[in-house]
Amino acid sequence: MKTSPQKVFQQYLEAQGLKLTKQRTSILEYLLRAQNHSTPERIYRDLSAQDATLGRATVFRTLHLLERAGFVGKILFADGSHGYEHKFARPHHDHMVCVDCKQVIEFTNPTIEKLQDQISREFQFTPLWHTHEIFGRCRKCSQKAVV
Amino acid sequence: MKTSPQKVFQQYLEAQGLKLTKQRTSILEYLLRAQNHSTPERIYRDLSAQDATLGRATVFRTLHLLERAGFVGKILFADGSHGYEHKFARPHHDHMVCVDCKQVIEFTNPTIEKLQDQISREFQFTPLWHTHEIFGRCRKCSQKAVV
DNA sequence: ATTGATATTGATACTCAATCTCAATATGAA
DNA sequence: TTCATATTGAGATTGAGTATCAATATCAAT
Repeated sequence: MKTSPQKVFQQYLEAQGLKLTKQRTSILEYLLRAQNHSTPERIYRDLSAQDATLGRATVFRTLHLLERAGFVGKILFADGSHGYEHKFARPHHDHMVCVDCKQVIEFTNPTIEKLQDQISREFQFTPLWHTHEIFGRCRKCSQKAVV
Repeated sequence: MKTSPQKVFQQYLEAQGLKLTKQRTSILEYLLRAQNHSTPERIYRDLSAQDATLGRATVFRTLHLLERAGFVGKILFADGSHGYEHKFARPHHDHMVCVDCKQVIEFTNPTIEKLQDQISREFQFTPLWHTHEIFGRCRKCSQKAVV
């Protein structure tokens, strides 16, 4: 039983009564092969270089669709803007973002996750998702920043 | 020795060679008395009702100034927009945001804070600030949401 | 109190991401 | 192949936030 992201996406669309289009596929595949975090504008620029008829609105619509479905997540940048990353076969993780070189380091901490659940329970709050980002300087930029 | 927020702000401005203006004062005081989290637009609307000459740009400029100075912090909302809260005489805290009623619940957890520092140290990352927000449904909205 | 260097302000124009509209098109079940 | 309808793209529009710059306010020095 082979469950590629494409397959999973297709099944999701079907279950929702939505249609699989080449635009949706191409945006999904862009995200799957992207190494760094992709902004909507960047995705639009890169993909419309291939297919000049691709519309900006479709990129935003598809990103929202993928986000609602839980297939992609947002990442915040230090300047307040944001990008997306796919979540196929990737365990949950949070981010450390370097304010100088913009590098994003991923981290996971099961204890923090547990504590979050515990806190939520205390408040009878039903957690749906969270963002946890530490902004600062990565090792290299910390060294450079010494005045 | 009395150190009101106003005094602290004044001293900060002086130290930076900046000037204390009535606009800056009035925006600071708005934030101090605000119960809920204030958006730039809301601040602008409310304050310009009093002083019709107040400019939108000044609100943004002052918020940035206050943020740089560490006197106010951002809070993210579930829709991606954000507001501000002052940090005078308030210990650090993080947020749980209800996606339905938009209520913001504050929480603090020293263990999480410690773990964050520990993780940063592991990566030789110098943390400057962080955002940690849990989105979900508050007690009341969880009950309502049962289908 | 007056002066004067300069930080600040507000009106306005502008930018740019994101959304809306809607006619044309693509999808997929029958 | 047909057809109901989900989707798309072009372009207009919105709206938050920024840049510009002449007019003004601040405050330290007189």
